[in-house]
Amino acid sequence: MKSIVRLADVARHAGVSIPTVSRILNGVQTVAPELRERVMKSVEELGYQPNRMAKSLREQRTGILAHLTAGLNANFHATLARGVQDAAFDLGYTMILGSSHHLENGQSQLTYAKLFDSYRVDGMVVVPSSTPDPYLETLSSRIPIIEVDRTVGEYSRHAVLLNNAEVMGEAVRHLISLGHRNIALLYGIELVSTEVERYQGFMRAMKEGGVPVDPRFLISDDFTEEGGHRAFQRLVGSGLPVTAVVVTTNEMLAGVVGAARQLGVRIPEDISLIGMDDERWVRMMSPALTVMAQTPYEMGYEACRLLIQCVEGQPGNTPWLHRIPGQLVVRESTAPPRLSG
Amino acid sequence: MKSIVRLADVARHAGVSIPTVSRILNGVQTVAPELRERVMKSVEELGYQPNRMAKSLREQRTGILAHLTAGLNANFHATLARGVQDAAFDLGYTMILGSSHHLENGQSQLTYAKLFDSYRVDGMVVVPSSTPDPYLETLSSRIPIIEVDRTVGEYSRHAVLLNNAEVMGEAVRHLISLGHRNIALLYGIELVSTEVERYQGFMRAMKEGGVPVDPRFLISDDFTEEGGHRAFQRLVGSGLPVTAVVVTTNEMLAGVVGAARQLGVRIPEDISLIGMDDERWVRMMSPALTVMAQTPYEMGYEACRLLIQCVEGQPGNTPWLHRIPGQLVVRESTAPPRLSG
DNA sequence: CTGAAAGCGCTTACAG
DNA sequence: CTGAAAGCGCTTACAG
Repeated sequence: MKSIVRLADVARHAGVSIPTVSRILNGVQTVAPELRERVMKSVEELGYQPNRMAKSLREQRTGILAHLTAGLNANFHATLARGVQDAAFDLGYTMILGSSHHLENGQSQLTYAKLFDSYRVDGMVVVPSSTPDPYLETLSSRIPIIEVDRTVGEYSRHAVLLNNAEVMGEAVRHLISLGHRNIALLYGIELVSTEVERYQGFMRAMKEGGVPVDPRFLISDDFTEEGGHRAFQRLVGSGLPVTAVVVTTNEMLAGVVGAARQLGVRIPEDISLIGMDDERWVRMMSPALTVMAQTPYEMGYEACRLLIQCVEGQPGNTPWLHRIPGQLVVRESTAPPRLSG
Repeated sequence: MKSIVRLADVARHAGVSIPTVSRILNGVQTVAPELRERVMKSVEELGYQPNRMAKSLREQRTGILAHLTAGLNANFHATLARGVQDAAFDLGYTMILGSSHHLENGQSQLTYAKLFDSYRVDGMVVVPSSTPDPYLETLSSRIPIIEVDRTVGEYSRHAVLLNNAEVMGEAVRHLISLGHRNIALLYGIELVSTEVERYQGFMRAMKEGGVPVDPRFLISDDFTEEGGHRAFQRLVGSGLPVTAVVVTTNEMLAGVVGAARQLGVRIPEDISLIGMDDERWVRMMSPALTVMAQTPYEMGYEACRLLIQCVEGQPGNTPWLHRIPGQLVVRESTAPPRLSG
């Protein structure tokens, strides 16, 4: 393992002082052209690469941004992380990543937050776990933190969220326009903003559409594949004359599809189905599913871009909320209801 | 933004010297119990959190590991990254992530490698882009680098790879045992180890099974969805009496499925199909696909664990190769060939 | 325009 | 067992 080149080595090689090399490399102040040339040649020859740790320590900023996420298991979160990553890179930052082992493990999120804080990251974009984290609350008084995808509890910071109510409204209006009136909602029981807002969007759109909501058509369960499976089983088992169902998450959607197959419920002949997230499996299966499409890459990119704006700009204490639009993608899983008795 | 607590603050608060606090926190040397208690109380009260940047600079090791990957788009790579991440976390390291914008962008991989090197990461686990990178070559003389999933060109380092030839052999034997003899292979044209080894595994298994290979049944294209689509079109367009096809990558597999639908080729009635990677879409579509399953999480975890062993252990210059087994998962897309004329 | 000096927040020989 | 001093590799006032 050969030893690494330091600023001092370059200075000696070029026959100038250390600060001079530093100034040239950072483009600060004017420097005699002949010196600059000599130094640049030495840098090149020795293959000098500044030590960012030392630089960070001295400058009191690291150029590192942390991304805390619920987990890369879900395609949605992986894509969002890629957006964060690309924005960081494009704007000259480095991203450090922490994904909680278990999808909703608040404990490991806390551990990651502390760890990253000890590296003195310049800011964080976090997909909060489902329990509010007091440490992040404290941290946000020192560095900018942006929440993305969802918020939990009372949030007092900045957030980039899907326009949940709006897309949900599109979905409901689509079903109503097809003639459905017995529409069920399967949603996650967790108290996170995504679920709350999608639920509210559903209720509002039904009301605006003049379709009464039967509370027995509102079924909640874990927002996992198993949760979706159970919820759909309960719905069908209830014997209610439902003709369409909307599911709030992609995981639950997979469970619903599995349950429908198992129960012999045909889609869309027996029941129309609208899900969340435009993932490959949703397009590949038949019937291809109608879904509310999110743009996770853009959400991540935007969140990180705004974070950097906070990091580099003035403090700016007033919290803001940035909404990203979603879009209903109509495919084969939605059709007019059967004329049944 | 309130200012952060330093070691000096703790020392003053506890009425001891800075080195004493440092020693206590690092558990080095014996310290008078009463001092230790006083110091720990101050640490607690002030909420002290060591500055890892300063520590890193002094110790000449950062506790940061970098993961360079072709991109988080593919589920496979996202899951692998999660494995790397978890191993790093479990063993006391922090992971910094770099995913190239474009799946096969060697240029951005180089940029990331340099960036991470400037942070003086302790090691790297990299999924190499398809062009060999001389910088990584140089870097590996200074810090340990582990390649995972695939290697490119002459590799002289350590690698964790799927047992490609073995799983491919399983796939081929499965088809032969069903009675197939006209078996096609659709593979990626890129010169990466995965493609090369899967190709070789195919050839060997066919030979061992006593089934001659018609070179017209060997079709290569980009390892993307489009590439798979084209490859399958060409295969079917050729009019050859193929009864089964094996596809080396998940992306190409999606293209094959799309092309089959478009051409009205029924699976498995007309052609049996075996793909790669046990992803959700492969299970959700019908027929559910028979695939060679990899374990990306384990690959990532193992690669990172071995990396840390290198980082903490003696140099150990001899390159090694670690193989992870795959497994054929038989589902509905493979069946005996039709008795055709 | 250039260099000598101080300092970022730690750890680790070195004295005592 | 404890503290004063040096130093990790940089940058940035401060002199000249």
